[in-house]
Amino acid sequence: MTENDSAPKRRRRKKEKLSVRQIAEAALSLVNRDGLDGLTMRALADAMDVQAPVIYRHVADKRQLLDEMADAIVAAVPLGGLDDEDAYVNLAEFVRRLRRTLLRYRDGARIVGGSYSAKHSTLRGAETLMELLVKAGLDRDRALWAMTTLLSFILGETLEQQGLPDEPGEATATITASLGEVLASPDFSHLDTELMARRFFDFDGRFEFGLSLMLAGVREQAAGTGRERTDHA
Amino acid sequence: MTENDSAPKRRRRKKEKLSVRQIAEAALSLVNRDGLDGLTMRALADAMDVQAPVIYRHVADKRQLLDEMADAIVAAVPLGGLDDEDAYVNLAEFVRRLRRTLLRYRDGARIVGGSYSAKHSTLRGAETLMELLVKAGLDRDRALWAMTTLLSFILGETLEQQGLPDEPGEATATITASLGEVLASPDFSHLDTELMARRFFDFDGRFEFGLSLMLAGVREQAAGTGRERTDHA
DNA sequence: AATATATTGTTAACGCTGTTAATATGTCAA
DNA sequence: TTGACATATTAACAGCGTTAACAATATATT
Repeated sequence: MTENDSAPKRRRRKKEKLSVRQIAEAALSLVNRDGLDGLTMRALADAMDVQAPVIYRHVADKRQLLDEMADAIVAAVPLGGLDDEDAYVNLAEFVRRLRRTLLRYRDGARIVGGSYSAKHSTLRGAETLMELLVKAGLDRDRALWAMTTLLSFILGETLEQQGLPDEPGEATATITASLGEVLASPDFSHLDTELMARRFFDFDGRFEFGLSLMLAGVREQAAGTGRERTDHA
Repeated sequence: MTENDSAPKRRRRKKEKLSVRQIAEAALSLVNRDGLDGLTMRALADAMDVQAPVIYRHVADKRQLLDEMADAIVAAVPLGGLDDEDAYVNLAEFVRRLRRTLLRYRDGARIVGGSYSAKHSTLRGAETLMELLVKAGLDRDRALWAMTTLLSFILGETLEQQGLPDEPGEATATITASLGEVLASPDFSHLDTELMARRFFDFDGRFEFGLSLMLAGVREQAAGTGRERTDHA
């Protein structure tokens, strides 16, 4: 309301930039190059051929910039399709899309996770997930909690994956090595470096397995919905 | 090896401090008072009646300090008991202990989540969880992935809960209000402020529900273990 | 077309951060 | 007492988010 709303006609000929969304996208590009820790108001300004304080004309502070970035990421989740006859196929597909979108952006999980945006794109994603869960047989109360469960899982898994060093080989090597010293102790009979190296770093496998666990739970809840004890769960 | 190892006899009479663990615990106390963003090397030094550079004599940098803090938190998870005849009771109990411990420390999830410690306490917790999952009927390969699933879920849920403003009433009020504007649109038929206010902020309920979802999945996996398709899942 | 007005940009600076170098202080062994 | 060594202090660096004061430019009005 207070901003340029009535006349967004062609403005600055030379730069042709600005607007909150463009700043957020420039910031995401910068993060994709230098990582989230490399996202600095000065570096962002440089990347936009501008001086740092200009950014504060369009964004209150860095927190809000990160919120805009988070919403831009969530807005990139594809919503089309999802019309399989099996509701669980659509549900699993959408959950995978959420993960893949987070992974597509460097430090995407940190950006999205550290933001309580409540903006439109975020809620649209939540609405879609709710709809799919209701179609899978849950009432709205259960669907909401199943949604938060799925989102927490997606976020946690992606956080861990993206928190690793860039080269996956480097991660397995370095971490597994330091792991070996501790796991050699007889206190650890269920963990060893072979198991860790083979399964821990298989993030796709981890995700699919965890997803299957939760879908099994959803199926169970859907089977019990409408029968008894609707109050407790 | 390079440090005070041979002669930890009584040293400074007046201060009686130092050692990595004591620094980490002082840091945790400071975070409990001022939040993680208030944890500053200078503030920590002040709280220990010392100058900032002294800390660097025991800790390489802030990252390592945070790793030590994370390990101290995980070390606070109680391991005793867990001897119910029903393996799933023990499993659920331990998962709840993990969550409760994270919640007990301000910003505990951020501290633990942002650290790839691979230190002893962390791995001991992982070993315990693995053991409980194996007793619940999973083979080690599946137990590892079930473990990461549970940990991602715990971390994600706790992150979100601790990311809220301090006063829970304030959170529901402020967020629900800004939610209302967007959710009023007819695009959102499965979400509304009433549902959000009643269920979204019930973190205990969310957690128990999500836990039940995943335990259902574990039960299903346990039932199928040893029969067929041990390769795929 | 000329002038007033709001918007967008720049330069300089503030206080704070993690961290390091150079230096002083205290504590123990000979 | 003297030397050695671990520990503490002071001072400073570069970088961060952010703001104030001011210049340039585009838009709207007369």
